[in-house]
Amino acid sequence: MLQITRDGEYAVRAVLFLAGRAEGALSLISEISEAQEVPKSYLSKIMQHLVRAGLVKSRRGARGGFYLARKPEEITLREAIEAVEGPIFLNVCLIKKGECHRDEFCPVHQVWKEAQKRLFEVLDGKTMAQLVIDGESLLKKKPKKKSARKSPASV
Amino acid sequence: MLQITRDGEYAVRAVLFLAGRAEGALSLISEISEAQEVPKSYLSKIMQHLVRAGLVKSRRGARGGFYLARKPEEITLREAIEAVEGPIFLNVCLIKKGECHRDEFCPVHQVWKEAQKRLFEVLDGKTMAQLVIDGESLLKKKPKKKSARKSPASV
DNA sequence: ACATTTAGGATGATTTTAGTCCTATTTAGC
DNA sequence: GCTAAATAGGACTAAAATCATCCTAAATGT
Repeated sequence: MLQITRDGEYAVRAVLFLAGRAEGALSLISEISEAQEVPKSYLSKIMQHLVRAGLVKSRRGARGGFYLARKPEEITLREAIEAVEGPIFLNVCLIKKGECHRDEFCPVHQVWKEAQKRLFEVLDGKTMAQLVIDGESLLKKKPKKKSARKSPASV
Repeated sequence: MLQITRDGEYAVRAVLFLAGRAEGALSLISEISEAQEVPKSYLSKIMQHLVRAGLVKSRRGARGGFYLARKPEEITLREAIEAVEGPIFLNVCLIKKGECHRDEFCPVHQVWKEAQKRLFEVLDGKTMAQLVIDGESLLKKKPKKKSARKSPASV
């Protein structure tokens, strides 16, 4: 359907949450679940994928939890998504050469290639570190609704 | 899965086929099906969608068939896809304001917005007319495999 | 030992995907 | 008016994906 799944969305939320914690700090499934509004049992599966993909590390047992395997500056949005969804291909013809035998004479193939490249430019261009910063300024700018724009002077 | 469906792919193929015919010329399901390698009975459904979406017109009965409702210059790749797949939204948060209540403080939302914009730039930027031209030059350039490059001089 | 946490597998409801098939309707031509 | 040729449209289906839930096992700090 040309739309990321809940898996991808939830993975991004989880990684972003961890990126917002202090380096190496442990977060619980229940914490992440609540903060990011992801069903706890579902998130459990997502976290497993993220661990296996090498983006997140875990510690079992009491005082266990999850933390990022790498620095937030070194994890892109695309990586977080692909960690759980697998590699992105906008069309099957992009999976690998020969996957679609029409490649050689199909003019649409090149367009998909370009489209995917552009998409990746955006997704690769955002690191978790940047997203944390973006998130912080969003919170500052919009504490409620319709804030006065430019020099409040609200007195 | 962040991938267009067969519906979308087949729709593009069908519209592209019609765009390659003379203006107003009628094409049969069986012709399009064979040329574009789409199962005939499946294509039948696709064509219905394209007609209802207003991209293609049809004539029933003997000597009937399909033809483009508009000039190939006026049909974009995106239109062909959305005619059968419905509007594209890379993430549910882009469907409409309020669809995802995290919008206001979610830093990822803006990235999806940008990614979708870039994708649309590519998909909107290609008309069926252009694709027909692209297809023609692909056929000229690669008649077989590994053609000699630059000034054939093959005598 | 025990409480706390993640790991991993089994299960399931619902929707989507990718078709097929049959009948109805329309139309051209004889 | 009959008939052959086409599309229109609905019903049906198998398989896979989506979006979860639940239970047990294993690990670990106190």
